[in-house]
Amino acid sequence: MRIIGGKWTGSILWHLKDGPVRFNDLSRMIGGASKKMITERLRQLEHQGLVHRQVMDTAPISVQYSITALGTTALGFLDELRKWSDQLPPAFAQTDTSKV
Amino acid sequence: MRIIGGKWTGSILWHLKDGPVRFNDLSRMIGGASKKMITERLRQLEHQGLVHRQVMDTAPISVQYSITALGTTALGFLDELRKWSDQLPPAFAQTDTSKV
DNA sequence: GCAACCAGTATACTTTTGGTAACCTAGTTA
DNA sequence: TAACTAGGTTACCAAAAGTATACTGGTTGC
Repeated sequence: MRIIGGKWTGSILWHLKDGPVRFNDLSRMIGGASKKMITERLRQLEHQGLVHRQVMDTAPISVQYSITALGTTALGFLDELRKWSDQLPPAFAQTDTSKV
Repeated sequence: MRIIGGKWTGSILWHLKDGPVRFNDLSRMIGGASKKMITERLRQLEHQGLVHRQVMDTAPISVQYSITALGTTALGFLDELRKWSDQLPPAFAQTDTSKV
């Protein structure tokens, strides 16, 4: 839970799934999460080996984040969880999926 | 995450898996969780249909909690998650598994 | 009558998590 | 030289989650 249960963890992994993304792009893609949150989650995910961080020595220095094999399995997991939660009784219908 | 991410959710479902358990028994089985938490989680799980609550009109009133089919699928899920987390790099070895 | 057990509630508190806003450094374009 | 971009950091704040402890009201057995 601590690994994949963070508020923006799912979004981050999701946006990385199709290839590396730079920090600010990711930040824009997600929108609603502050840079601080993105940084925190990325650091955590990097530390856990779900995400890889690579500094590119381009002119204005840029940092690429990519999902690792382990991260992909985690994403699959989150997807299963989402599917599972979809078949829950309507009494538990969710209007806010940000935490899922 | 909101459904199964509560701190004691896993323990509760786990202890219910072999048949109905009464409130205080459950509380003792888990140990470390306050009655307030047990109550909160049980109410939430009941509301979500993972757990069934039945008041028995025995002499000293007793209440039985049992896991539903849906609850069993959730438990399977948590178990897969646990197995997955076991194969994470040792850098992420956890000394405290209470939240997992 | 009194303690002990049942299934909780209530109250107060601490910890953890998430969030805002402002700022920083270094390079870059106008 | 002012403003902008990238990739953050710092300080501070609010809300959610969890902990600790005490209390209720009914029931039984001693």
